[in-house]
Amino acid sequence: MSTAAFRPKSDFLAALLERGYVHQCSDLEGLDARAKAGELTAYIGYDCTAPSLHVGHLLSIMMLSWLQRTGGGKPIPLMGGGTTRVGDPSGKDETRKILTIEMIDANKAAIRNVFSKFLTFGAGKNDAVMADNAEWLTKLNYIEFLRDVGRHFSVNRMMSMDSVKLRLERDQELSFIEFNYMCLQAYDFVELNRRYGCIAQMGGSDQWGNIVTGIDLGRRMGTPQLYALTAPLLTTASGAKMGKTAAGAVWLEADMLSPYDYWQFWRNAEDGDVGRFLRLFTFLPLDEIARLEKLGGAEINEAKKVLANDATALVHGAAAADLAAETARKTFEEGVAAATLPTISVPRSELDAGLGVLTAFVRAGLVGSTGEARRQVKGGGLRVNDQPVTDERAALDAGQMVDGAIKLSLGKKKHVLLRAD
RNA sequence: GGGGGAAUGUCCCGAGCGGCAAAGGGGGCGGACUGUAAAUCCGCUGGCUUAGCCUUCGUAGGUUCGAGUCCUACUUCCCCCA
Repeated sequence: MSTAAFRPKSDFLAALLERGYVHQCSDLEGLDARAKAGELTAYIGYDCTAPSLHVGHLLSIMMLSWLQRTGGGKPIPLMGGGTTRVGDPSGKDETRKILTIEMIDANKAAIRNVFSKFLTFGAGKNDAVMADNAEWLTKLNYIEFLRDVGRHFSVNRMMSMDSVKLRLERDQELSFIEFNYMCLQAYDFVELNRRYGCIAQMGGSDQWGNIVTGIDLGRRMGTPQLYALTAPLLTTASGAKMGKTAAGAVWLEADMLSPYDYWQFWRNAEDGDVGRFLRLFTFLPLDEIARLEKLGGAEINEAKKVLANDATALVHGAAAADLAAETARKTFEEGVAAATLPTISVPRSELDAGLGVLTAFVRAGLVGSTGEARRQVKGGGLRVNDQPVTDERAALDAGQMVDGAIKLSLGKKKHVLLRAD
C-alpha cells in the first residue's frame, strides 16, 4: 500500500508517517481508525538471543512509545522466551545456534528493563503490558496444537515465503524446528488477541512475512481483523548496516556499552543521517528537527550533539547524557582528561616497577594484543597524555600521572584513564 | 544406494607448481586532510619475553629433509544419477 497519499486522522499514525517509521502496512485506514479511537493494542516481539537489545531494536521500541504517548492505544512488548528456543530463520542463511534455556531466561531478564525507560506499565487503558510467549508456548500440547492451530497453516503457502524460499533456492538446510517458528509466532498474535485484545503487530521489515502469517491465522481462527505495520531496515547514509561493527553491536545496556560510548555513537553519525536519526530516535518536535537539519558545514555538529544528548538521555537518563556530553566536551574541545572517561586500575607496585606502554594499552582494552599495540605505535596511533608513543619499550611510572591518572589514547576518539590502587 | 566436487588467515569472501605466516578483495583499526562527518589518499589487519621463537588452511593418520598443497580414513556441506 502506498503511504505517500494517505492522510492519517490519528496522532499515532501521523507521527509515525511523518517521522519515517513506516515501511509497510496491511491496512493503513483500518489501523488509523483504531488508533484514532485510542483502541489500538499493538505488540512487537523481541528475541532473547543476547543479554541486551541494541540500536537496531530501538526503532521498534520508539514505535511502542509513540503509540502510548499519542494515546493511540496500548503497547505490548513481547519477550520471545518461547520462540527463542526455536529460532527465527528470517534473514538468516544458516541455521541459528540453539541457545540453552538458562541462557534465554538470563537474556530475557536483562532485556526487560529497557522498556521501562520508554513505556509506562500498569493496568490503565494506555498502560503498557509486558508479555512473554513462554507463558503459553511452553504449555502447548503437540497434538492439540496441530489439531487446533496447525491445520490452518498451508504448507504450500509457507513454502512460498521469502524466509523459506531463500533457503530452499540455495539448497541450504532449513530444519523442521525453524520451519515451525512462523507457526508459533503466528499463534502468538492470536493468543495476544485473546488475552489482551491485541490487534496489531509491528516489527522490522524482515518480519513482514511472519506478521502476515499471524493475521491469516487469526482470520481462520476467528479473531477480529488484525493489522501489520513494519518499519524500514535502517542503514547509514553510506549504505552500511547500522549499529553493527566488528567491535560489536551498539548495545542499550550500560554494562555492555558505556553511556559515554553510546553518546559517541550518535555524535559520530554521518551528516546525511542526522535529520533522519533525530526524527526516529528522539521525541523532538519536527520543526525543531527541521531547523537543526538545515545547519550546514561544521555547524551540523551542534545538531549531532543534540542527537547524542537526546538519544542517550532516553536510554541512560538525562544525568548520564549530560555527563557523557561534558566528558566529550573536555576531551575533544579542551583536550583535558575528564574524570569520567573509562578507567582501569593497576596495582601501585606494578606502576612503580615501570609498566610497559604496550602492556598498559592491552590492559586498557584499547588494543587486543601487544602485537597490535606495536603496530599502532608504528602507525602513530597511540598516545600517552596526548603525547604520541614512539618507543615501544617505554615504561609508564607514577611520575606521569596528571591529577592521579595517566591518559591512554588510541586514535582521536578512544581514551582510557589508568589509575593506580 | 552409486558417481563427482568443496571445506584456507576463528569477521566475511576468496587465490594458493611440495619451501608459506600463506595473493587479492570486503569489513575493521590507525595516519593525513577535515568538523569527533562523508569522500579521498597512505599504513596495518596470527601470538609472544620480536635480530628470534611459537601456533595456524574441516578431523585423524601417512609419504617427505620439508605438506594448505600428495596418499588413506573420517566429519560436514553441495552437485549429478537411482
